Amino acid sequence: MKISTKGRYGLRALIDLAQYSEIEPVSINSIATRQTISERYLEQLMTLMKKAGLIKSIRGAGGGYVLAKDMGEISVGDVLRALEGNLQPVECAAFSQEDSCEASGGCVTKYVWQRINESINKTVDEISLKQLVEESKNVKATHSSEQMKCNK
Amino acid sequence: MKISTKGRYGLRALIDLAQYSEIEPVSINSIATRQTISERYLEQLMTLMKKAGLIKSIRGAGGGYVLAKDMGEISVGDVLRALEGNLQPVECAAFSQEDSCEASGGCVTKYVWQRINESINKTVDEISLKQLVEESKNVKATHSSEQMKCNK
DNA sequence: GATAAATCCTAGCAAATTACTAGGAATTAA
DNA sequence: TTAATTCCTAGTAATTTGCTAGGATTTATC
Repeated sequence: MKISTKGRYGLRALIDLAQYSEIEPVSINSIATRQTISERYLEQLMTLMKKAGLIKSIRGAGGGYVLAKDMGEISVGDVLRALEGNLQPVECAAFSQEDSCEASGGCVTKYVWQRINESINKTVDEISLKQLVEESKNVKATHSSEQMKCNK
Repeated sequence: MKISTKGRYGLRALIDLAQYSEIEPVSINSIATRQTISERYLEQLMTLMKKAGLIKSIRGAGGGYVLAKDMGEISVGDVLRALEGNLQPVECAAFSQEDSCEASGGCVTKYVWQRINESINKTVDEISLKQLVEESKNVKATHSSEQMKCNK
């Protein structure tokens, strides 16, 4: 029941990107350096976020990444689902999969997994990237000496 | 971000135990047979739930397990935490660990992990074993032909 | 006291997953 | 043309998961 480095690194990278990409595209290298994440690994995470339509890439020299939409329109849920796959704790708890399980009508625990599923998704969808970026600015102002090396 | 077979099997086993242990102790073998779970593996799960104080064991012939407290007093959260360890999606998000992370004051994502943590725990603590057992009785009455082979 | 039914304890191990690393092709600004 | 960048695919060591295995211990029953 853990969020992997994909989700952890990826969310940090996206907050970083949101903060630095307003003037020009941000390269993987610069994010990786600031956030102390493996450049090659981060590359793969960026691909996932691009496929999910959260960021856009600009190829070639001077290229990099920018947000594909306003940071207020990107939720933490969008980011984590792009990186971690669905956030369902148990596969059978999906709402759309009608007949994923032969005992669907007789399965009591499914009710539990659905409740957990709903609460996780509701929580992460309530938090926008914009909120986190703003929070990050406040934090930087008051803790300027500290680095964001958390959640490696 | 998945609940493993420990949590899934274990919760099913405990619902089963709650239903059958009112008259006499229930053996691992009988639960394993009804729930189609490996007997040897279930043994280990029962140990975890015993250590957590959810069930009591009676050794020797005719022995088995019974609930250690009223099924209304056991929450799904108690069960899952016993089996899966804590349900924190990211280690640093614990409330008690003050200085688990050097950047604790400057870490923005920690806020996200804490919110997820709270919502998961709140959800699973709201559901009691008693509720699930009652639900299971209703389900059995209406879907008597179906088996509970879900969440293998 | 012997036997059988049960839990208890520890160790091992194959398969899957995670968290990367590696090599190089394609694109583009200067 | 060169350097900086993304894009694409593959490989791989370490860790975790999901068991299996062997046997010791306890206890009811005959």
